[in-house]
Amino acid sequence: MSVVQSIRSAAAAAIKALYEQTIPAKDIAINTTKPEFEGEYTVLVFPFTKFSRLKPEETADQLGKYLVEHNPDLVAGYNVIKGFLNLQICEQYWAQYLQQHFNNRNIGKKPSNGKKVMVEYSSPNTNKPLHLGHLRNNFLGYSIAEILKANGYDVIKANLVNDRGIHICKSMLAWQLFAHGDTPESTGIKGDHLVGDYYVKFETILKEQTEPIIARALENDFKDFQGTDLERIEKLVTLFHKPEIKADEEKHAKLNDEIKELSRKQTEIMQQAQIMLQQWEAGNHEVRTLWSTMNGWVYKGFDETYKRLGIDFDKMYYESETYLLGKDLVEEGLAKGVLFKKPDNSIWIDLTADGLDEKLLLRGDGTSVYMTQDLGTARLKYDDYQMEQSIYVVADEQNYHFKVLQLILKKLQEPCADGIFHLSYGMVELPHGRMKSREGTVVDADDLIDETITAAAEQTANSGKLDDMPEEDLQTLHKMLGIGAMKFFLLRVDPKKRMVFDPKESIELHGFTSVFVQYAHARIKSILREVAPNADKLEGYCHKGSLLPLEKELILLNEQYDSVLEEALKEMSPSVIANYVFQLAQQFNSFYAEKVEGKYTYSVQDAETPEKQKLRTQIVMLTARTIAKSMKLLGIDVPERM
RNA sequence: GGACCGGUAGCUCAGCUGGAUAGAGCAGCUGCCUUCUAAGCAGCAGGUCAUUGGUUCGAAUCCAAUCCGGUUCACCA
Repeated sequence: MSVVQSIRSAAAAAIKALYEQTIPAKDIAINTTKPEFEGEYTVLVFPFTKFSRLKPEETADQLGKYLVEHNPDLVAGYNVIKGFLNLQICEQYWAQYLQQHFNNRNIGKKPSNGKKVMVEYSSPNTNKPLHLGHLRNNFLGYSIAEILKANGYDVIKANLVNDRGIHICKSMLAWQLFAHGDTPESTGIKGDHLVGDYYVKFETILKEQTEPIIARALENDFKDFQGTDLERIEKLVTLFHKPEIKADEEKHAKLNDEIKELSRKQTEIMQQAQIMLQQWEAGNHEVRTLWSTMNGWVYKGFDETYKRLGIDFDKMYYESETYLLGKDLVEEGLAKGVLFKKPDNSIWIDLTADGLDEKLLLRGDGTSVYMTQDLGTARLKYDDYQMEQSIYVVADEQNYHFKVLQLILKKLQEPCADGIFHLSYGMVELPHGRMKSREGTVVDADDLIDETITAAAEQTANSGKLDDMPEEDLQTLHKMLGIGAMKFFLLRVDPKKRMVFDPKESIELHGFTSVFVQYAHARIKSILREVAPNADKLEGYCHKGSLLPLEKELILLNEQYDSVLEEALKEMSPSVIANYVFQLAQQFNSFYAEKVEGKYTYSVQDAETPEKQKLRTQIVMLTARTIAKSMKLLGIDVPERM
């Protein structure tokens, strides 16, 4: 039981004894005591005044007295300021906690709760290399999986690869037309980048071919359009030229987009891509072969990137294998009367009663849409693992989609429905706005990794502390620091929030960064190397004397690790861990550096007594463990030296 | 227009199950390396917590309205 829990239950018992009132222990509000007051934890007594019928000060005083008398192992003393009851926790309590945990390898780890959870994350398209946005997703997914594991869950990390569809055909077609048989081997270009280059090539050609079509359409020359597209473009252009529409900037821009989109459809290259997609669906041998070859290049590239990032998966799903799923569910839903058919044979669900819209699930021609396959895949995952919870790490632009997905599954009475959880995260923006591929502002993941590692290498060389380190170890260290910096930078912000990614700041290695935390860890290890020879019999040692302020503070912070771990799970937010571990490192650095008249207050090596040395050795060992554990939850390793 | 999310220091973010004088980092300014790692420490300065009203002993935190920004409401994925 944590200190806070102990205080809560002691306070609940006290209130029962004093005022004959039963309050659930968890409802008692406890804060850490502000540094300017004496004590470690503070009970807010305002809520109790209604049954004590006393002033807040008097209530606090009664409660404090009772707690000290009845909990001699926990509460050593108290002071009252207004309705705040500041408690001083027994120094023995901290010393015992320290003795029990300083060498605990599994600190904070909860025993298995037998519950299975799937975390789906990463889920890339195979037409382009990974970019900054994917990094936030990957780091989040990995970290959440670690946090779940530490809280006792059995976790399946899944990756649903979007390996088919029109966007893949675009890369394939452009490669066919322009690559002259180039391969990653022949060009030396990483597979995912090579394929991405042809996607870009496709878009360039598409733009060239689209422009004259738009220009003609705006001059009322519609020879590029046929059938229903012809009808639509005529309407759109007529509207587009109306003065009242021109005046409404937003509407005008929207119309402009629609005209552009419709024009893109008419280009030769887009139509070729569409044909290729049909051929792929029909199982055309040549197309399928090209598809597997190019996807193979991409996977090899992705694997390399995943490996550098230290990210892995237990289960791969491929959309090419799941995109036809979901039709059975739709048929069943139709039979149950949950879904309905429109005159054109398309199948829908009506969610208007739930404040949403009607949603299409099968087109009139019987082909499925995104939602259909997600329904089917949800069932497939559940059939595979029967997990209690299925977490989707997906950007917040799909909030509506997941709301609808869960609702439909509920209406279809699928057993997986209740466990669906959309871990929605905000977009990563650059200081000047969103990344836009058309403006070439997309930050490539591989480039970014290289840059941060290089920055770490430069910094290490500048410090000159590790000139004796073998080259191989240095490279491991640079990677640890560089990748850690990226992960920390992207995880330290609450996932729900949009965040600004400043490339300059991301390679910054001072302040609220992983490097700061890693440095604190390396310092501790350095201390431990020095004192190791005379650090015997630590296991049985429980400090008896009094504790200096920062000794106590550090133990206290370490003790909070458990509840921080629970909090991170509850909030589904690694940022809770990042903030905590930074605070812990900060606290350690103060402990490390405090100096009075040229002498370190908390020196371990030159401690004033052998007892103090043992105590401080235990404290720094515990701190190093907590730092390492916390960072591990973020997917970040910590060095012995740096 | 409907729905959802956000607005806290010059910048990036904590704090939000209501509680003490709203905190970090960066940037700016002062000090501190003969000492267990200065990738550090100590300090200064910086705030109408978007606005207005309400609930309360007490509001950055809860409620309502307004303003600003974002996302979404596709037979795209």
